[in-house]
Amino acid sequence: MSGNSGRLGDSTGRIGIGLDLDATHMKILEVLRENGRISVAALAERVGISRANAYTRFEALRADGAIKRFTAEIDHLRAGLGITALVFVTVRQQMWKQFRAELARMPEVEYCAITTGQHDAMIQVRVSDVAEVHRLVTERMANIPAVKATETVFILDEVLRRPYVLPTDRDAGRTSRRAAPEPADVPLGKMRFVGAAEGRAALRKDG
Amino acid sequence: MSGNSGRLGDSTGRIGIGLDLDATHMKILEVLRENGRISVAALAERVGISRANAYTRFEALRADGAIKRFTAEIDHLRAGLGITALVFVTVRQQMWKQFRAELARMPEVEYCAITTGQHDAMIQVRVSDVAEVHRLVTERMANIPAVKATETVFILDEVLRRPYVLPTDRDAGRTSRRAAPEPADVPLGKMRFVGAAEGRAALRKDG
DNA sequence: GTTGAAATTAGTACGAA
DNA sequence: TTCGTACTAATTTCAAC
Repeated sequence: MSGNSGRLGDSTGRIGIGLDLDATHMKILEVLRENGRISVAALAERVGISRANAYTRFEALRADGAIKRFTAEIDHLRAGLGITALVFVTVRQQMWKQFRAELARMPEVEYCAITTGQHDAMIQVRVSDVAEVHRLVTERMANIPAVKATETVFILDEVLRRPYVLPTDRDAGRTSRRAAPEPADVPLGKMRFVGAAEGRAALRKDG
Repeated sequence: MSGNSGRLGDSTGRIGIGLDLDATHMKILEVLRENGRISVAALAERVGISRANAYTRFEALRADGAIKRFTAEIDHLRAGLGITALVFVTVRQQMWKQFRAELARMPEVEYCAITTGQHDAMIQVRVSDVAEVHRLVTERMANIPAVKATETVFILDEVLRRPYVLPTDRDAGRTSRRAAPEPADVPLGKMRFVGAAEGRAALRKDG
């Protein structure tokens, strides 16, 4: 496995640790993901370092790629895209390259991830009405040879979206859970993990 | 259905069109989602309006909620969270409130959406290693009474993440697809839509 | 909705701790 | 490395058009 995440924008195969992030770096990231437009001066104050230091670290994080980009979160409903759907795609093996190329030409696609399990990829699309989902899936996706099958579900509500999870969050969130109950005192049967092999095998039955 | 999206941060039930966005507003959003830290002066220039106008519109978009927030996209791998997984959750009916409350206490959760289909919700989690996924699902999620069952898949690669889709993207992306082939000249059998009712019914069998 | 000038703030450079 | 200060450039605000 080439490792997931972290290689979205940059097509450089580089994975190695460019700079190791200390607690101050993390604090900076924490502030920046909440308010991407904060001035470096205000950032320095909130983190508790000097302005010059903040500039240095800010640039370092950017240059290293730890900060990939700054973006505005748009309200899709107000922007005219009130319908969100997930399309789970089964991709014909060795046609991944074509699949990715086609994805790039579909502006409705906001996110695409390769997954283990029954399907090969999950894509999230935003459109203005439900009919468009149908058109997108049956007309455009169906015409991609790389796409063997799809399964579509609609998103009824987005309960939460965090501006990007950081390892430091864990300590904060676990406070009220310190004296955790004995693990696995609950029937494990209801929890299911779906690995890649299992999914692929199940797939070949109706291939 | 209360309509999806657009109501993440704001708990005000307001849905109505605060201001209707014209082409200039859209251009502004287009620029800001690519570069959330651009100065308003530079933004004005790129959009082709005066600075004062840009300030006015910028503030209006912010106040209206069309821009929800500005954030930095972090490289999870560099931040120490190299593992991403999707957990599909079946929620016991009328325990949604509890489910949401528990989610809020799990910092590993980056995203949660209520979906139609076989499961009720999909959550995306980021952790540092695969063992943590196991712990999270079998120990912490299993202990939530609202959680009836889960199914977990791993994300092997994130192919694309757009900084937020806008309706204007459609026109740009469709250029090379203008002379589209006749619709639905492909076997429809391989495309499957999963509605809520179907999913819920299938669920009751093993409830 | 635009332009231009004043006030404020941001970004840079450099020496000292 | 980090900090503090001084300097320069840019941005934001506010005015009149």
